[in-house]
Amino acid sequence: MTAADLPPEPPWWTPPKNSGPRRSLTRAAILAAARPILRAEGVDGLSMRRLATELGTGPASLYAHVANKDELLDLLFDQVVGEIALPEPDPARWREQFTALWTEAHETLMDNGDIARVSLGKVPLGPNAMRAAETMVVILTGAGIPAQPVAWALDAVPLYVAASAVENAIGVAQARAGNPPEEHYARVGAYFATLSPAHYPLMSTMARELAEGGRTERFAFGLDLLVRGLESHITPRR
Amino acid sequence: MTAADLPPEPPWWTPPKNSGPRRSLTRAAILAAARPILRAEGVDGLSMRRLATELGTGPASLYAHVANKDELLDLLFDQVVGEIALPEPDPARWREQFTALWTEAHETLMDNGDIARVSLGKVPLGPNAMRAAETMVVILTGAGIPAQPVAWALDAVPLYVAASAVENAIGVAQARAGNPPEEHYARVGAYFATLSPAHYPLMSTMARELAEGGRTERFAFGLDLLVRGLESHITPRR
DNA sequence: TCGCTAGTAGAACAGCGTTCGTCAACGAAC
DNA sequence: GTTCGTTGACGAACGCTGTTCTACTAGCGA
Repeated sequence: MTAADLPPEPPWWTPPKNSGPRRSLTRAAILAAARPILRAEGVDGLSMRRLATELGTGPASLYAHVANKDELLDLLFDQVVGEIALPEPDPARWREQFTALWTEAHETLMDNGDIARVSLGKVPLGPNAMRAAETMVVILTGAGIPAQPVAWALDAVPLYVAASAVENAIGVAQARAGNPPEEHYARVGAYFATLSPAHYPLMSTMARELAEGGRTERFAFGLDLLVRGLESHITPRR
Repeated sequence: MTAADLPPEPPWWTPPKNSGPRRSLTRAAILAAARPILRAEGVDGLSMRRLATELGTGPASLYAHVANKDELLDLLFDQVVGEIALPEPDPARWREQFTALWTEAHETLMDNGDIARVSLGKVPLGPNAMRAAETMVVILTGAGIPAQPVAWALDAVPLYVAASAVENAIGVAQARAGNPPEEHYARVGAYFATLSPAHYPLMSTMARELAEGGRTERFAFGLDLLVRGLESHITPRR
């Protein structure tokens, strides 16, 4: 895939001046090369230079295929979103389907570094994001939720999911960088336990509850809050 | 406050070698100088060089008072959080107080660029953030919500508020950069209206609802979802 | 009065996103 | 079959970033 994979030439040949055969650098190849870097190093670790090096070329070459890094991240985000499995909406199981959809979205995003943070800066309008949005709208509408709450939930829910994915991705990155992995919450809880009850009378009694649960449970709790809130918007179909 | 405010010296004087009188650069002065830059340019616009220039010195001088930019942002975040007015908890009005607290938090954060994004990367443990957390815990506990949901809500709610503040701050920054201000949602809505009903049968019928409401209403809706969810966790006091 | 410490700051390092200008290769046209 | 124009590739450079090294100096305690 990269230039290094081309068949080697006899070492006595004069190397083809300055450029080899016209390499066919494509947008798809750029995205494919970007994905592992994104997973391993996150958005900040994915630099144009690093990516170009991986492709055996210079950073300037990328700009023939991608307007800038922002656009590259947009493309990557939509590609990742495209890997979220979407259910066939079944009104009877809206709660389960809704929860499963966003739980998988959360996992897929977290699996790709902190890519979710590009969606905090702009409404994602890529084709895959749109497909996911339509699915969510169908599920909630089928559940009997009026159009306006559904429309606004299209803002609030992905916002929460993306924010949680970003937060957790940063935690995962720090874990990979040597810091303890899931003990993070435990340490924070221990810190809370040392709090002077004079300053924090109630919170200092809650050290156990504050340390309870990992990323998955905490995300599930927040998502469940939103589901319960949405449930309360259900009105009888007319 | 800055070096530029010192009384001018006669131009024929040899400037005091290389360093003027020992300026008393303090952490407080650094934070004070950082705030306007943060408001105007956001976290990315607040560079160590820019800040040092504002203080009439070089970037290296800042590192005697602040470990690095991350710590500086932590300090700024907690300072901003300290400006959120905290209510005297009154169990009878928990819903109103909870909503008011986080609405004001949202506004205060948005008023200071995208500072909220530092809280997406780490649990804020500054003194002011802790005070705010304790207040929220008291309010929710007083409402009759068990300790575990309260503890986890301490994760979910600030996460949503911060994410919304970041998203809106980016929008505000783009608005300041020439792009239309609140018409953003309208444009997105118009785009949605052009969607082929073949691809998005339901969403294409919701252009009006999708365009309805500004940042404030949308945030309020999401916060209300969380409140309704929390409400459903209330159990009778024993 | 001396010597030490702690704050100041210029210069530099390695990295970033992006742009400029050159150059070679291909498809089309004559 | 040869030439021309277009287009992708890409080395070099620009201006920026956070941070560190190092020299220096001013003030304070002894």
